[in-house]
Amino acid sequence: MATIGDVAKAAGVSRSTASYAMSGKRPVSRATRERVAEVVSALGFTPNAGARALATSQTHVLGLLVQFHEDEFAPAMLQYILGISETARGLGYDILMATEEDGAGALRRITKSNMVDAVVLLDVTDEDPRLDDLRSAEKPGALVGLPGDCAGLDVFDLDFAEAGRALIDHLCGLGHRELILVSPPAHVFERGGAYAWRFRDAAVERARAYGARIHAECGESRPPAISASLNRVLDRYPEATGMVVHNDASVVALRSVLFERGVRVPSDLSVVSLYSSDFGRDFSVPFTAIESAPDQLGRMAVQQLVRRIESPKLDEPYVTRFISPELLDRGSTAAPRSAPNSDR
Amino acid sequence: MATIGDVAKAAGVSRSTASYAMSGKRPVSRATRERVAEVVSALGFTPNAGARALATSQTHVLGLLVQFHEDEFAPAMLQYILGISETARGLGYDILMATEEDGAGALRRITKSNMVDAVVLLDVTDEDPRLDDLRSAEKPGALVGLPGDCAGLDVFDLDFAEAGRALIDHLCGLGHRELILVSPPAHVFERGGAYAWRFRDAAVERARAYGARIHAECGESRPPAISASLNRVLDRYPEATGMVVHNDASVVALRSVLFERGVRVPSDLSVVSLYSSDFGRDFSVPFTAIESAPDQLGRMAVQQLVRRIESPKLDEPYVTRFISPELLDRGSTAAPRSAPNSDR
DNA sequence: CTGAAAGCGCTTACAG
DNA sequence: CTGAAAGCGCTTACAG
Repeated sequence: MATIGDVAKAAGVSRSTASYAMSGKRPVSRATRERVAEVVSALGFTPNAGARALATSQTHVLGLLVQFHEDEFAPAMLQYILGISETARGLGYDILMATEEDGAGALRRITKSNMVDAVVLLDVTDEDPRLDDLRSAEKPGALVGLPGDCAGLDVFDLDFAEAGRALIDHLCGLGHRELILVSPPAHVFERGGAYAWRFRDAAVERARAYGARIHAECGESRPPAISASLNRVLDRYPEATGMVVHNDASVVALRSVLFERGVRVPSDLSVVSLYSSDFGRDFSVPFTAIESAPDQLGRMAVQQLVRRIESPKLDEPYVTRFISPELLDRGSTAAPRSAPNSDR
Repeated sequence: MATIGDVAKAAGVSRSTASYAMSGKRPVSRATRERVAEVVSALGFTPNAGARALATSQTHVLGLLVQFHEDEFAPAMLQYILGISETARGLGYDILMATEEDGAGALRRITKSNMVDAVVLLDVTDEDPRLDDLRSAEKPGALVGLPGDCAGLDVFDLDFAEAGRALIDHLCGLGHRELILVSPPAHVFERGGAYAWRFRDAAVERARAYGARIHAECGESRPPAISASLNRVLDRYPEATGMVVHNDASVVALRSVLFERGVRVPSDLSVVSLYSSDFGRDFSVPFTAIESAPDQLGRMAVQQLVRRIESPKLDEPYVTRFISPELLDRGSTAAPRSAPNSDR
């Protein structure tokens, strides 16, 4: 591989001039600038990343910490990863992705060795064990997902509480008063997946405000338990006219469950959910739903990180930003057949 | 951040001794070794990756080139990515992941700047434009997917031809003689997705050897075209008793299509496919299928790469390795109701 | 068993 | 407008 020394020699200038000609950080005469450029492309020169990082303390790499919890629905994760990767590249950054179990260890490794300039954490939980390490790392960090304590970090998430309310508003606005809510699996609550209870608690409260009954249950993450749990809850509350599904695995399985039961949507049952439209497209999930906007969240996180990296030490305050939920009507809801409360 | 100079000073030794004490590449007295170790953990010393890479020409990072073709079914890709990432970590390597459109450009960038020690390419096509750059990069490269020309590269793929034959054997062995084959979408063939025709051609040939009729069609990648195309082919060949689906998007959509048509599996129709068991689990796809083994392919690619990186210049010949297809019987096939050929 | 020193390939004050 | 030189933080022959 050609080094900057080779470039300098071939162009008949010093290494510093070669460097400045390429970076533009110092005026260089047009003639030498062009000569250097020619030599660079003739030699196919590309600066050595390690050497540059050593000299500048900047790697132009972002760390991406992905965590695959047991029993989690992995496919939806890809949307976040892609959004982050593409945004990063657009801003001149590469992505170092760590998927290992020990997220805190991975964080320390890539951060302390200076492999990355900053790091984004996916799938953050309420008391995420990675956050202490993130705070003591002297690299900016952004989270996708809301932890219990946001101090010292930039946090981005969907407004799940508002999402829950919006879906209840939608169903109750149509006249539904007997609802089923399928939440994420119990282990998501257990490990502190705050989005699960933020959504549920807000939905339940809002439903009560309408005087509606809402039956909240946890979904499952693996077949055949997924379908079994959906069948169970449908058996238990036959009078329900509306269903809110806050769980990817369940929403994918729901269609066949409803087919098998002969339940028509929306005439027999109105269904609403929360997922990304890419996800809905890939799996032909046809329900009216809040857009979970994974690409947008990833983009915001990366943009904030890059600003922190590149802005010269301005102590911008840390932000916690919630995306407002947007409802995409796919026609899976209608007014209930019978008047509310009529068969109680 | 502490440097090795800090460690050396605190331990009262030279920097070289500190280095050797940590690497073990030279005998160091027990006493100083322990003192260094203490200081290291007290200071939380981690070597600077850029400096180390500069000194050793090794980054302990593997490049991962992911490509998301338009209209491709992205979720299945995650399995490959995870297999690769986890295997790499187990061997002491991190993953630099590039997802941009211009795969050849990404390859050049990470390779020429020495950001990675080697690179694995996913979703390789017959005349993959990245391969020229890979060959002229002085880094080892491994492919997942079979290109037209494997020279100078290590290649890993499922034996799709054998997979096609195995599925035909399975159906024809049960007595089916009227078959439908749903291949990947036409644009996969167009851009040189060799797995598509390797599978199809072998399946068609094998079916003919049984004297069976096989109707090969391309699937679609987006709703509602996916379901529409499945319905179309089922309409066109009502006498078919067996179906081979070689397309993730179609296989996910197939269940509801069959439900809606009132077609029972396997009593009305035997269905076989090809996908990973993780995929089948996540999307409750219940068909007898060849395991596509993404994790295994990723693992093989990484292992080979690491051997090439770490083996001192032994000119091991390049390999092209095919995984033998394994059929997982999920009970979605049975003998056809009517004797073969009876209604022709 | 240990140290002083060179070198990896850049960038960037310092000088002119 | 340009060059010579120091320095980033490691590793590893070279010497002892």
